Amino acid sequence: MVHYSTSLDSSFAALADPVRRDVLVRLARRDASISDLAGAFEMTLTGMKKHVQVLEDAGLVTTEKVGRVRWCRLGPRRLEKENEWIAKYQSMLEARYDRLGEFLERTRGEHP
Amino acid sequence: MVHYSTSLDSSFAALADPVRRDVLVRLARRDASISDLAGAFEMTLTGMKKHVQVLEDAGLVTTEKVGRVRWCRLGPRRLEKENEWIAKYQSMLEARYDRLGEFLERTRGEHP
DNA sequence: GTAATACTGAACCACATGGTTCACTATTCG
DNA sequence: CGAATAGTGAACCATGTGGTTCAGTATTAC
Repeated sequence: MVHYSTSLDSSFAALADPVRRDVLVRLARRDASISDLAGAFEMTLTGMKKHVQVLEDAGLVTTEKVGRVRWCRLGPRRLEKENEWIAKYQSMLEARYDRLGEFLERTRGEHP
Repeated sequence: MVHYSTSLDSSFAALADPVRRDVLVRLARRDASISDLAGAFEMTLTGMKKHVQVLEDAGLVTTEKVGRVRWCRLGPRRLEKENEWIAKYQSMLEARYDRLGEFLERTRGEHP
């Protein structure tokens, strides 16, 4: 697959999993260790580590190992780009409807 | 994998591919056939059909076969739910920062 | 020092994804 | 009618995903 873009790909992919969305919400409340998260989602440490890795690769989470514990907190990316993409898309939709409305306005009564 | 949610999973997954995001943008301008899209992205009909199928399953596109041509147009889902999820998440982040600021405010000068 | 804890990495599994080709059907054009 | 066009479905392929287990290492607690 040709990769035209980088960031939106990985962040939208990260958001496509319910576990990862919930991990984000949980981390928005408070930082957590891999064990904390694995326990909360009844998953193995290894399994949760992979999810955290995906989130980290997308810039949504950062981690830091302190002693034997890896602490996870929210990363630098706060979904601004994703928000922008969706907003731009929705404004394109509106623009299209506006043009349609304008067209209907212009042609009103032309074909009685 | 346990499926807690349905719609956000499929729509975010649909958005995770640059070809599909561009297909949405293109369809926002004008409706198109599978051939149109396949040509625009230099891809086989079969390949593009699969992308369109993913978008259709996510409710982002609808298609209708007219004669031998399958027309694709934007579907009923306009990313409102996805927008809402991101907005909610971002407001949680703000709330957390507010609590942090409040805490700093409250404890100002307590430990000189 | 021994034991428990926290994580890590490799290996494995079933299934999904993003593509392709090829053979086929249905529709339209001349 | 015959040829070109538009799409479809199955099969295939390499790679990714969402998990697991198991065997480690490093850290901390007793």
